[in-house]
Amino acid sequence: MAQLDTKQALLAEAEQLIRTMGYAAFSYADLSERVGIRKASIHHHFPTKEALGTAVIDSYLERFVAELETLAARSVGTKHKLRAYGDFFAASLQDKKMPLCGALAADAAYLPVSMQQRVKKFFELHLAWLEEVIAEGISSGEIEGGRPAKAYAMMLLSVLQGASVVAWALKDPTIIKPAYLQALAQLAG
Amino acid sequence: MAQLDTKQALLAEAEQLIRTMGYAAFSYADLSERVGIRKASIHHHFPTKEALGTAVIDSYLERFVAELETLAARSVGTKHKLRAYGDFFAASLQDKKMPLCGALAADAAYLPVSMQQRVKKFFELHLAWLEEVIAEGISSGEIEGGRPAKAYAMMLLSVLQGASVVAWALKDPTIIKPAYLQALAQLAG
DNA sequence: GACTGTCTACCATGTAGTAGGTAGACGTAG
DNA sequence: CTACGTCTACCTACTACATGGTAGACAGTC
Repeated sequence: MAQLDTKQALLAEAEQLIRTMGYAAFSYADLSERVGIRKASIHHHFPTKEALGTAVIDSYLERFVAELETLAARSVGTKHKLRAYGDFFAASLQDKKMPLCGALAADAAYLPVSMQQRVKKFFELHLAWLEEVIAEGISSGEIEGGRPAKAYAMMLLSVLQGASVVAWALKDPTIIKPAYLQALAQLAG
Repeated sequence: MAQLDTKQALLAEAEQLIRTMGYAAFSYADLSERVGIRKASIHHHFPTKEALGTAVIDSYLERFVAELETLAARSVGTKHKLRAYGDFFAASLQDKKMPLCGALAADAAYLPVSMQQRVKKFFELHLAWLEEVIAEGISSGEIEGGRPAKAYAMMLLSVLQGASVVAWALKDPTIIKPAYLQALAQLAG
């Protein structure tokens, strides 16, 4: 039990640190202080910083995959799904954080390859999900399909990521949702 | 002459490094290697990393301000201005970089306040410019004004920033322009 | 002769990571 | 029931190296 708790705590705190300071800037010392175990003990759970980093992304990715599946299954209607997607994303940034993969992308050239690949996978996954949902909406006639679903997907993902960046810099998380809804309005056929 | 050249070289290389690895990850050692002077000599031009950091933002900001002014003056028509804005922005990311302030925003909690303020200023400046141009287009009837200019401005800035992040992670800079044009299509009254 | 730009040589601190040990939990064999 | 070996989670104490930054010398230029 202790093991699982500590490991989860390490993952959670590391994610928090990465999403506010970036991967390069956070250190085992920071982490040790917050979790309340010694620096060396962290190595027992995650032998290297890279291992910790990939584990953080994996857990984040897992959470998103689960949510995307639930969302696709539960919600009815393309517009409703897309709105719920935005809500979920925005909720994950509530308390003044960056989206994990946005934060990581900035340090990309410094990241170990294993982490770069996961970040890439994260975005590909989101684009694929959005594209599918939108394509569904187009073929069902619920939304207007003047352009390929891919184009809309890319726009929506970009607006969410970008709004997070701007919101974080301006210290005003309330601007994210309206920006997304504005972009979404384009699909209201 | 030597001084100016070296100083400019330092600024340029530092910008490049920040835009690929982030502020926290780049070091005086990296910089010294690229510019070809010793680490200690960098301190002659920029006494601290913070001073270098703020100088990099200032020079970046200056360039953008100049371009925004030219753009506002030279181009005719709101749509043309907005398209030119996107072109300029996209051009600055051509060779696989992040936009400077996007890269910096990710490390925000780690940055000295002086840098945070400048990043904030950068985004405010862009939002103000976009808002003004759009408002102009609305009042002249060139574009549709169903929503306040502010909302469109935020969407356009977000989409550019976000597309840069995604492009950088996917290592495909060609996706930026279409994403922006897609968002822009909403203003085509 | 002062100033500028660079150098070598250094420093204190922080970094990820290692070595080796300890205290307790757990199962198993006598 | 107890004694033994093993495993887990953590510790203290350390290493090697990178970090931003400093001191002071030296050559060239105005």
